[in-house]
Amino acid sequence: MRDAAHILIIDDEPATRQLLASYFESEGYRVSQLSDGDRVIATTLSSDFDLLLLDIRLPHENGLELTKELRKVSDVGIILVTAKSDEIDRIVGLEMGADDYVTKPFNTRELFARAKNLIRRVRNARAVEKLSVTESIKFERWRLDLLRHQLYTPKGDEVALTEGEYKILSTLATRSGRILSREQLLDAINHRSWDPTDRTIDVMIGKIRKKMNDDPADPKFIKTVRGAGYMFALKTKRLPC
Amino acid sequence: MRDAAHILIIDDEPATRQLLASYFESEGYRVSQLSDGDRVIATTLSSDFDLLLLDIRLPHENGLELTKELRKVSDVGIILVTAKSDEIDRIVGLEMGADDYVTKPFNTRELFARAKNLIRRVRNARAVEKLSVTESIKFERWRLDLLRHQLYTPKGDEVALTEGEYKILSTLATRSGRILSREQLLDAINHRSWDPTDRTIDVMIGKIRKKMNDDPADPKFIKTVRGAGYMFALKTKRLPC
DNA sequence: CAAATTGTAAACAGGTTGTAAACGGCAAAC
DNA sequence: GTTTGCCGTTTACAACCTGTTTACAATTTG
Repeated sequence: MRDAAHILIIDDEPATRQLLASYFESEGYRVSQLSDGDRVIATTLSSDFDLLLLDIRLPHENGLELTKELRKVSDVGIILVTAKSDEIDRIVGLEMGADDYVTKPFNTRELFARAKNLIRRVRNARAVEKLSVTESIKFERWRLDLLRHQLYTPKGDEVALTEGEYKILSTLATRSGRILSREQLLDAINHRSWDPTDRTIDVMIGKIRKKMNDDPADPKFIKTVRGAGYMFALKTKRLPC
Repeated sequence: MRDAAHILIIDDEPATRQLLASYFESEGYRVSQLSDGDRVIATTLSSDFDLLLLDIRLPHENGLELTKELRKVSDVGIILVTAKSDEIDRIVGLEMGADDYVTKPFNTRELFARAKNLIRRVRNARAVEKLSVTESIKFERWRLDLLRHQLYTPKGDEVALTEGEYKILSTLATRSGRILSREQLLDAINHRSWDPTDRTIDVMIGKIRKKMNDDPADPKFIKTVRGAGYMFALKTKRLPC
């Protein structure tokens, strides 16, 4: 592994936390700790953690809720730390998007093996994602500001996009000329899995087109590729920071 | 993407195999089965499975060895199917690169949740990988853009292909010089099984030829191999990104 | 020549997309 | 605590497209 993987442990019991931390530190991982869920999302986003070990029972916050929120904004690996008795919660946790769980007492060999595999998948996914440090993207005379999450018309007027609309547009525009499936788009913005009845992406594409005055029957910006997905059709120019 | 995730179940007990298969089929997954490990690696590499459910105890082969070998050559998701008593093997399995294990009897909700999360990660990783291999294929002065799913004439004009036509053409062109049966072509584009009365492929080949101005009596591009299938006849050149 | 295979026009049916409207969870405002 | 507004999601349906089937002519094989 290039540099050591970075793990965040969230648990209110100092004993458990310390135990986990020393396990992983002795294996050469970088470990950070938090005692409750308040700042988890902010912390996760600001540093690049590979893996979260999250106690399902936190004093103030609910570990399950936290999992759901995290999965919306991050592809970090999530392993829930649970008691033997929490079976239902464990399953709900998986359904919320956690990748795995461990029950106390830990079998360290198993925990390491699971952590290692998960970190491999997370890192692999990120290696590709992390290609560009771009400030904004221009196409024709439009500009999409990636820092402000803001779209400007050729005249310079702001176009009010919701966060979801922005994410779809930026995902498409940064990969212009490539077809992205509904599944990829949903995963890119939401880290949610897709099933064939899910029309969310179609509806949101429609809203973006309307805001950009793009004719769905002959779109300039976002082309529909029947049976495959959507594609940003214009040439784009990246303006680096 | 568009189509259901594809799962391969490897287990020597028909009962277990069938049980798992019917679980996943009822959730809308595509399921294939193998009764022992002999051809697992070849099968995995030839079709694009998202997930393997692999019995750790196979008659001839060893599930753990298989896991190790598979992980060397494929990023497919691997879930081991184990007995309650196999604790050591389970852990070794994880260390060999399996992503997870389930013990009989299965908790179906948990199994589905785990499978779904794992499939999401596998598919996402692949979607990006796939795009970075080849950008387009050239033959004579024609060009088939694999990112845009778009064919260009020697003059540079776009040829409007439907998604199905594109898939047939790209399948043939990426395997130029090889005969592909109607069955293979149908499976490649549609994941549908073929019976001898099915004329879909013939009709679509006809449409492609017409769009490319290829004379069916003496085709330059797609040759008919009577009694066998079709073959892309020209030399192709792959252009990487 | 008979039987099997392929080419293809035309009709068909089911799938895919666009979109308005209703819904529901969540957070800010009151 | 309740209300309000926002926004992503689901639902429903119309319009459209495309893969599939059908039918028959042309061609090849034995």
